[in-house]
Amino acid sequence: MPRLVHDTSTILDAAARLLAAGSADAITIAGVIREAAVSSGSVYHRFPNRAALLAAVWNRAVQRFHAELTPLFADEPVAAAVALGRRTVSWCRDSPADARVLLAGVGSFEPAAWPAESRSLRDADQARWDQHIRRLVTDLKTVTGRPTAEILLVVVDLPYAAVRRYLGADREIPATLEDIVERTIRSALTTPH
Amino acid sequence: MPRLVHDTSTILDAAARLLAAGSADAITIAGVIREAAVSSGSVYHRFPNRAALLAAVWNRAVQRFHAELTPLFADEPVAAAVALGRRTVSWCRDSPADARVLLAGVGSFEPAAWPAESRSLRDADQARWDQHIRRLVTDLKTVTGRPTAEILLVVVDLPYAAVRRYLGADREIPATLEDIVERTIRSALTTPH
DNA sequence: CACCCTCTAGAGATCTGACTCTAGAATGGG
DNA sequence: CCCATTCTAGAGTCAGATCTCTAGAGGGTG
Repeated sequence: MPRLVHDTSTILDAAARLLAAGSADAITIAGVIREAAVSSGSVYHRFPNRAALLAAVWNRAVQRFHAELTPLFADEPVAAAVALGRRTVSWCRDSPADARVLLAGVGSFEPAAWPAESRSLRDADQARWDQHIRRLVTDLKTVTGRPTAEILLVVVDLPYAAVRRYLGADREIPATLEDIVERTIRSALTTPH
Repeated sequence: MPRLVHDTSTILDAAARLLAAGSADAITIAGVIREAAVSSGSVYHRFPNRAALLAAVWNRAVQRFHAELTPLFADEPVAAAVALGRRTVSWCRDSPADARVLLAGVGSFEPAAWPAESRSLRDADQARWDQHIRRLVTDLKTVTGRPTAEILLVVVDLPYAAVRRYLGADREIPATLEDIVERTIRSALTTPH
C-alpha cells in the first residue's frame, strides 16, 4: 500500500487560493493542477468531478467556521449575539482563505451539481446551524421585542457586512472592528423603540 | 443607413437576466445570443469582446443606482444616511436585475480586462460617488463622534447587508425592511457611547 | 523476491465558449 | 434604381477545460 504522496488538503488549499485570486469559477481543475503541482490523475482519484471538489472546498470552510462559533450559542442571548459577531470578525482575520470561500456564497459552488454525499453532508451541517440560529432569534425576540428580520439583520448579516468590505478588497481587517461590531449590535438590540 | 434592429439594451438586459440566474460568469456570449435572440455578429458589432460587454452591464447598473441616490446627499448628515439606506432598499426592490448586478460586485466582472474606455467611465463615476461618501462621512464624524470604519459600516455596508439576504435567495424584500434599516442606522448613529 | 493494490502521471478525446470572417440584408441619398 | 454604409447572420477556428484511460511507480505482505 503506497502512502498518499499528496495530501487531499493540499488540493483544497490550492483551490481556495485560486478562489481568493478571483471568483469561485477561477477554481478550474487545470488551475488546481498547476497551483498544487499535482497530476490530474491525483485529483480525479479523490474527486469524481469538479462539482465534488467544489463541494469539498465549501464544506470544509463551513465546518471550520461552525466549529469555531457553535460554542458561543451557550451564552445569554445578547451576550451570544455579541460574541458571535466578534468571533466572526476575528475568525475571518485568522482564516482569510476560508473566509473568502464563505464570502463567495454556496451559490458560486454550483450546489445543484454536487454528488448526493456532499449534499447531505451540507444539509446536516446547515440544519444544525439553523437550529442554533432559530433558537437564538426566538430568545432575542422575547428579550428585545424586535421582529425576526431586524434580529437577523443585526446578528447574522451585520458581522458579515463588516468583514466583506476588507476581505473583498484584500485589505487588512482593522483591529478595532470587533469593538465596532459589538457597539453596533448592542445599540441596535438595546435601544428602546 | 439601416436602423438598428436590436436595441443594445436588449443585449444588456439579457446579460443581466443570465446573471440573476447564476453568477456573473453565467454571462457567456453564447448565453446572451440565446437569451436575447440575437446573432453573435450583432453582439460583436457593439462590443469588441466579452469584457466590454461585462463592463457595460456593470456601468449601466451603477449609473442607475447612483442617479437614484445622489440627490439624497443634500440633506442633513443623519437624515441623509437614513434616506440613503431607505432608498437603497426600495431601489433594490424595484430594480432587482440591476441590484443583482451590484450585489455580485465589480470583481465578478473582470475589470482587469476592460477596455480603457469602460474603465475611465467607471473611474469617473466612482470618483464622484466617493467624494459624496467622503463628505458625508466627515460630516457624520463631527456630528456623531464615531470613527470612519463605524460610519462606513452603518451607512454603506448595512443597507447592502439588509438587502443581500433576500436578493441572494430570490425572495421578496419585506415591506418593513426600510423601517428596520432606518431604526438600525438611527440607533447606531445616535446612541451615546 | 514476487505480487498486489493504491495512487500517480500525463496523453488525448470531447466539449464548450470566445472570437473571426465573409456574405448579404436593409435603408437613406444621389 | 444604384450605391454606400451600417448592421446582421451564422459557419468556422482556436483556446482552454473537463474527464477518461492506460501504463506504471512505490511500498506493504506472503
